[in-house]
Amino acid sequence: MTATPPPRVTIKDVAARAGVSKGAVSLAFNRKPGLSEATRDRIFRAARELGWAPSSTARTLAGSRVDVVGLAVCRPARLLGLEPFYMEFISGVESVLVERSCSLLLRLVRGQDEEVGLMESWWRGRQIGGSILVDFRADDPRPAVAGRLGLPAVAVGHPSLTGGLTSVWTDDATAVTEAVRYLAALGHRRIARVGGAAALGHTSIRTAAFDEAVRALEPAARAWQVATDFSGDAGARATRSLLTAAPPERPTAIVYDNDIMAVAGLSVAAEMGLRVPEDVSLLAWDDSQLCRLTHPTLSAMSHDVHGFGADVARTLFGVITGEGPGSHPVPTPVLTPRGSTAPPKV
Amino acid sequence: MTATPPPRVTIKDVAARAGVSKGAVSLAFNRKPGLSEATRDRIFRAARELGWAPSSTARTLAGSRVDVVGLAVCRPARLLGLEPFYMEFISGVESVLVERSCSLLLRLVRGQDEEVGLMESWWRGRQIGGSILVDFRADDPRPAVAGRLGLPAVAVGHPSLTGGLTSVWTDDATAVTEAVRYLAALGHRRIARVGGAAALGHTSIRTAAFDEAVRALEPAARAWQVATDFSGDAGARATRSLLTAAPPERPTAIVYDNDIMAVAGLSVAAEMGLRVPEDVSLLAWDDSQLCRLTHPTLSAMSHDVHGFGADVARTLFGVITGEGPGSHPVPTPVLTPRGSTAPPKV
DNA sequence: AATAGAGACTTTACCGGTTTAGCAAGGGCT
DNA sequence: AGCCCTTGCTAAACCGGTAAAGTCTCTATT
Repeated sequence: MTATPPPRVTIKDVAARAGVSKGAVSLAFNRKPGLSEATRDRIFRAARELGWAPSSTARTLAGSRVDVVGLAVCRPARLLGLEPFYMEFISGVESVLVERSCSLLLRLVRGQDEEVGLMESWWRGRQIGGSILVDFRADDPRPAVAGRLGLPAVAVGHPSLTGGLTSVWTDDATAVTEAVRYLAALGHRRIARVGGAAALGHTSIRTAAFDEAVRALEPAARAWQVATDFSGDAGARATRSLLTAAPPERPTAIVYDNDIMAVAGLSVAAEMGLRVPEDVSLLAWDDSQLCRLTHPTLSAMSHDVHGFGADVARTLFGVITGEGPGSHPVPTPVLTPRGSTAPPKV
Repeated sequence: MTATPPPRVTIKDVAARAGVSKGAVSLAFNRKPGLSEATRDRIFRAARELGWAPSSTARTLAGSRVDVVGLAVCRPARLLGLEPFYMEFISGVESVLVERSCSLLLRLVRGQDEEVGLMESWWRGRQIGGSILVDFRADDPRPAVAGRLGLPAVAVGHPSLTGGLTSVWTDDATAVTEAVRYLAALGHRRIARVGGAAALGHTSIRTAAFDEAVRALEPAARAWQVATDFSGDAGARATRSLLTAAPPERPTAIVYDNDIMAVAGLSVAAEMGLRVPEDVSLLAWDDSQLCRLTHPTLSAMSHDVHGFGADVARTLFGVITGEGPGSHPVPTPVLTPRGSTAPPKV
């Protein structure tokens, strides 16, 4: 991969122009002591005049900071494109990286092995200074790998899943419980949940919490749960199979693990001639803009995904600068009622 | 940004283990002539045993290739998250980068000035070996900047917009024309288009093509066009204003510039008590999975966004390796009829 | 037999920074 | 006056590679 070399101005040019040595320029730009005010000023002026900024490549090689953070996402491209979650999350991460003039190295991987290998080579090759780890599973290998390598990482997921890594997480259990209670308060007693990928840790957490929350209702209450792959198609299939039963055997409310599946569910209900929310209530999760674009609008468990990403990035900087492991909960999603939920009419 | 240093194995270790000099290892790993088969093998074996791979940072500094390509995207986070287009595009780009063990440096910027500055600093700092430029506007400054810097770049957009840069583009004009002809063939004579951001070059192209296509129909045909910001909200507003008029003054078909706005349009129609497709036909653009999740399903101008991204990446590699400027059209979107289009009943 | 040339490596000089050791000048203290 | 600290800065080594020039050994040529 070669190309026209860019016109280069290096630290040497700056040093020459300021009449000092390379070392002095380096000291100035790293705000280290040992330079007089006057010299420092002269150096900065020279740099400004030459339009120079230290090369992050050279800096990295010389063994100081690495101003790139890594993120590997492991979901099929087709789903990713559709999931409003990730782009918003990434944009949140970016928003704080930019402040620190850091960049995000993004890679879509096909499996955890690939991700682990990538982390290792990124870290050993000093390509990244730290990493964001998402989509935790039970017995996830990544905390061990990060530990072994000494790779600064923050895990996006409940502490019970992230094996001692610093974690940033939403309280899914509480959120699920709130969702169930809300539907119960509306009068629903037959509640279903169309969950995400079963292998994912947060899915298990939600599944357990959902079970428990429904069980805590009166004995007559009934629960269904289906696992999917987060795709709209899967959401549609799950909804179809839940709604085919005759009324007493049919849920009157369905909670979805993301927005896409809820949208799909809405369309399945229409296709089956069921009215939303009269015949069946639907509750989405994440609350992207999509929820306000359907008819009826979708009630949803709503959270600030952008802010979530920003928190994750800030936490990562903490880890990189040596903070010990910690657990950082972000605000629990809150219920945002819209047009797709109502008391059951059946 | 400091942290526990990774346990490092360098080219020197590999050289020692293989009993050769650093130079030999470098020759082997760059597939350059001057080594015997036997030595080459010994070197690779040693590297494998030590788990070594050349540090891309050091390589970059030493003045050879830079194995990172840059992409700056300039749209508000809120929209980006929702646009299935970008993530799918990125995943297509990635798919090609991975083969060449290249990485993608992604940055969300707020304006073109910021983007231009970013490109300049990325390139001068040798952070990237080339760049993908998207969202061209009329009189876009980026071709000039890329030219001045000698930055290898590929422009995603019609050659008329990309000022001599190598471009990869979809033939929007033909696609729009096909969309209009299809609707006309169904019997529509009052056709509207809810377009994207007016400042964007491809929006202008579609707008002009739409006008012309409708004018080419019989004189009685009528056209409406509205510009938006690509958001679902804007799409909903535009649709609402188009559909409030009484039948003779109301379009019987609406073409949207992306999927999100079409989904929003669908819900507006429902909210206004209009049936789709009986009272109004809706045609989406891009054809993400979303189009199959609504009820009725959305007819759409469909293209392979993932493949598009892959083409762009491949083209960029061409530019980086010195290919002269060129124009690379990708397949024109094709009409995929579904449930949201039909002959007008009014 | 002398010479040239090719093949297989090694040496060495960078790339653009950081960092440590060292040094000269000035000030305070005894 | 002599000694020890600071302060402010420079010189040189180093990070992990690449690339050009140099060395050595063989074989082919004249």
